[in-house]
Amino acid sequence: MNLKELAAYLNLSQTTVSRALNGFPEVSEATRKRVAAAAEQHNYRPNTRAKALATGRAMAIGHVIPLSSQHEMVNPIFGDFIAGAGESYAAAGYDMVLSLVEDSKQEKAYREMASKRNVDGIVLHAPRMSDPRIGLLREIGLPFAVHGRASDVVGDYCWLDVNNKSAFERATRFLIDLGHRRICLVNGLESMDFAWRRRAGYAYALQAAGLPLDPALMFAEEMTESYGYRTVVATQAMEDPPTAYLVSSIIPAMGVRRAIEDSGRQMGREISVITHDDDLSYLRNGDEVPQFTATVSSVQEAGRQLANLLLDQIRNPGKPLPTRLLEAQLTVGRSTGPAPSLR
Amino acid sequence: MNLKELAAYLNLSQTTVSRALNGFPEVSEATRKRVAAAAEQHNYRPNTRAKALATGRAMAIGHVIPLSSQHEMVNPIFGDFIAGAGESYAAAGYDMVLSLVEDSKQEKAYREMASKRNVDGIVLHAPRMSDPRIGLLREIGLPFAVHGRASDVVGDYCWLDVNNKSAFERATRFLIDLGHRRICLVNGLESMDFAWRRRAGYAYALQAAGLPLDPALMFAEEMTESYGYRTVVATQAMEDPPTAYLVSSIIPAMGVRRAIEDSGRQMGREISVITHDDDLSYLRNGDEVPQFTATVSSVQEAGRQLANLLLDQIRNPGKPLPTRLLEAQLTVGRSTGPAPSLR
DNA sequence: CAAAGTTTTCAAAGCGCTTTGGATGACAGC
DNA sequence: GCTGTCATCCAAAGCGCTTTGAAAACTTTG
Repeated sequence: MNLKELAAYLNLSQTTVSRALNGFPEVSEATRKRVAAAAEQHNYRPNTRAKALATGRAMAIGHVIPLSSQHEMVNPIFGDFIAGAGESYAAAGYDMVLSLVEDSKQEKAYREMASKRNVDGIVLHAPRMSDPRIGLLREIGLPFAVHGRASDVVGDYCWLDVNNKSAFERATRFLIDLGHRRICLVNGLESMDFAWRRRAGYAYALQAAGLPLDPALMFAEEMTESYGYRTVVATQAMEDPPTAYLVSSIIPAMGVRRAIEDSGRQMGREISVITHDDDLSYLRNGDEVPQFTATVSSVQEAGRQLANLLLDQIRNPGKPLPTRLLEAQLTVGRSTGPAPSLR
Repeated sequence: MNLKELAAYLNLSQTTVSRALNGFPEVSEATRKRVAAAAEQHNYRPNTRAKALATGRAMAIGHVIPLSSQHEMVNPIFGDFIAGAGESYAAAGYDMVLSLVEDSKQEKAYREMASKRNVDGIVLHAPRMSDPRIGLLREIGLPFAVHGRASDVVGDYCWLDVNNKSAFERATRFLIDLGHRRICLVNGLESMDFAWRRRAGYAYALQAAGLPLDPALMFAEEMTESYGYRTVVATQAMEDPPTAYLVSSIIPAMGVRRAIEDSGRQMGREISVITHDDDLSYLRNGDEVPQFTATVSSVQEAGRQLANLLLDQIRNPGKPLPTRLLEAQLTVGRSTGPAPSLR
């Protein structure tokens, strides 16, 4: 059933039917009711493609997901982010279109999205420190929003980020306050902007406390479980091993815990651990008392909010570009305790 | 730049330009080259919406992701499945559109996708045993493919599934062969078809070995880490505790391992564990020697293949509906060993 | 009751593409 | 020179919707 048929069935013009359904004022309440009823009855829904063509709005947002070809790793936070964003889109009547693209083909993917005109805006994932994609998107002229920031990019753009520096600074200070002096950073890849900021926070807290920055205690890799495991095994073999670990995600944190327990020690006693916790729905940090002391920030909530920032921007093209900085919550769980020397 | 402008620039008709770009024979090689060059130079890409409207093909596949409102859990395998499917779509020039929908609004979501005509086909996720959505999609008439099967649904449909029954039967027999007699099943929600089949395989192997089915050893819940933990704690408190666990996913398996090690025992010695392993890219089962003995089947590969089944079906509408059954690989890791009584 | 104003409805153009059904010209055969 | 055949190209219709500008129907007013 299309508009023409529906109009014929109702003995009305397409104009009137269209207006009735889209809530225009110049149609009487009586016919609006009649039209709505018929549309409902025949399960009529306007053809998106035709509507998009006529209005110029695709009513869809594009997400380009980088598929790092090197390690073919799908970002685990991605599912939750999408879930949050999807909720906002659904509420606004927007669709979400996904493109999974190899790193090398990304520029092409963005340009194509723009010139194919099948999305009204784009969400940029996993920004690097000086991410060329931001300049590219600005040049293309399609509204976009970044999940995170790119430190080395000048000029305005719409972003939403967790205050990674402050979160890791507070977490590090928390460990220092507990008497830890050798704190190992188990970071994500530091080409990623968020990882770089976390390291900055960690370094700042150490320096503020007059503690040295030991490069041998700073790691940066793809955040897998086994990365956490390997890092603990390696560092505990040092002559002056760390007494605490600051970890970038709950997934490597699980590996950290496994390594600690494999070595017969107990997390929160001999060795302390703080992790960042994205509050992933399928990897909750414990049931009641959190398993890990953690800097918590829901990535699902981030998705929800970033989507709304982008939608706002699309609806009000003139407005200044919105940004939002979320503070992570430092919640205390079972994985931290005083440094062993102080016991 | 649109087709009209490009045609004007080339002093050609839209027809000719369109045909040149789409590889029709009735255009001379010389002009085809000229058109291609100009299109390249001006970075011309046909407007998807207009093209879709004209051809009747949206060049997009829809995925409806159920957001179980009760536990607001995003299925962790989803990211990897999407990554695989996305690869196939990209190769075929298709987009992927995602709708995250509350359970209760699913029927509406499917009907809308169909009548809005913005996708050419739909992938159905997480089928239940007698899933009404299959009948619904058949009625709607849009091509669809199911990731998994629905045991109680009669009639043909396109699906791709892991042989869950056989996988869990073999895993159970493997444990029995090692001397285990009390084997605990840590299953997913058994309203899900895959979970039900796994239980069937487990039950079949036990009965074939003349062992009793103890309902106190059979659990079925949402597959979180803490579910695995809780289940081990609870069952090890029994007077005749299980010596082996058969787990439905690597996520609860991590909880199982944590509980075992928390109790001071060692996985693979006092207690054996086999898990199903979806080969998630961010939760690999160990580096070289697998951590867990596991029934392995890559969900990313499943995504890739299922997408291709659906695309085939769309391209050849008459053909019988394709199906595919993947066998899981039983790989031996460090989590299994002879039952303690036999040591 | 006619003129003016208001509400309600409509015909038709246009969004950017594909595709049908010619038109045009070049060339060969008679 | 005339017709027939190819190889090229084109004008125009149509996909299903929105939206403009105008007409019809109905109310109000002097």
